[in-house]
Amino acid sequence: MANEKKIDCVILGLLSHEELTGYEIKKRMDTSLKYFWNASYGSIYPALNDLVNRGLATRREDGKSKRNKLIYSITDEGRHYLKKWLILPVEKDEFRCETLLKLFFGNEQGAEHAISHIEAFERKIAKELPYLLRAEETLNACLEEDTSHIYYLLTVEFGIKTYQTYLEWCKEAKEFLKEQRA
Amino acid sequence: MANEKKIDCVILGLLSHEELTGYEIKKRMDTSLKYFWNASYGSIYPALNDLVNRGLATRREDGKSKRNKLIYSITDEGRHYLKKWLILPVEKDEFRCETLLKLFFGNEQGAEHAISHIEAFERKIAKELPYLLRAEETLNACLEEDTSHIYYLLTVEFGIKTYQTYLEWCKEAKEFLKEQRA
DNA sequence: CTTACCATGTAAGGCGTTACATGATTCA
DNA sequence: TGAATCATGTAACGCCTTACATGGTAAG
Repeated sequence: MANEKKIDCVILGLLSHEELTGYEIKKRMDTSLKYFWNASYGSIYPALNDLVNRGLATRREDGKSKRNKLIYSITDEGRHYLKKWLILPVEKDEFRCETLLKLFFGNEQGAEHAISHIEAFERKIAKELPYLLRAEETLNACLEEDTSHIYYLLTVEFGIKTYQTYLEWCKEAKEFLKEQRA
Repeated sequence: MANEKKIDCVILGLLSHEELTGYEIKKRMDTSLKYFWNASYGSIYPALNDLVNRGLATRREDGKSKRNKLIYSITDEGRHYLKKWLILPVEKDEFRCETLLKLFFGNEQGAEHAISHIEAFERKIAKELPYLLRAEETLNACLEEDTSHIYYLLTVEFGIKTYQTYLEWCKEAKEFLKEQRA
């Protein structure tokens, strides 16, 4: 125990409230989970295979679809495994920011380059924030009917707040560097 | 080109303004860079060896010390390599938050467990924030003499702002979940 | 004298991405 | 009919951590 691989847990988590194909799982990662988690096909498909072998999920072919879709469902053991992992304390939260790394060594190349990196970061965040704001709206709207989305909403709120803070910092950092330069 | 390993760049960055031992490099990672980067001895020492082999750094024994210290310095080629990397656009900033992941699947175990995870996160952040605030003070104090620390200061400001935002979110998220529960 | 810290390193193995390989279906 | 998207998978490889192995020194 306690060796729960994260990829297994994410997949089981997603399967815990709906059946999904590997492709759909990847899509969830690239949208709902994007702001705090990610995974590639190269880790998803082998993990799915492994989950089935261990009896934590089952696989079946989709009869309705003309594509050769494989639909995965969580088993009771899978749900048990997930629940056990969920109450375990968090092991590690990671933040690896290359932008800050380059900024940290900014002396070597000077303010102009540092400002460029900050602006690129700013653009990236500014581009993603609207998606989070729209998700917030959608979730708030459907919350009365379905309270199961409150946890999703909380992660979205986290994303919005931190992204807004990032943008504030970008503004201030740029101003600071421009002052220094003058 | 463009295959610059991050570990090499961080080390060269640190060596770019002072000579350091592998041990000291690790210490820098665990203090100044901690909030946005990390590395273990298992990657630092082999990387140092590699940098020397490629002529990007030099190694010498410390005569003064009784310990068998190996002091590393950056070479001109090393500085050139670093500078080239610094102006390249940032490839990827990563945020992998297990806390948010567990929260996202909070439905499975309910509000109590979700609150526990938020509180653990809150404690961790609240414990680290004071170090950042002290670093901010120190840096502001020495900034008039030595302007080279402005970039360091900017990363500290980033840390402070985001950490404060995290704490705000924790408070709100907890309140929200407690309301829901009632 | 013993604990904490300084100091260097290796080996095994885990985890994950990238690139490749393949092909169906939908929509304009 | 061509592009975008749906859909599944593998192989190679890279990067990194963990655990192990070793020993010196400083301070109480």
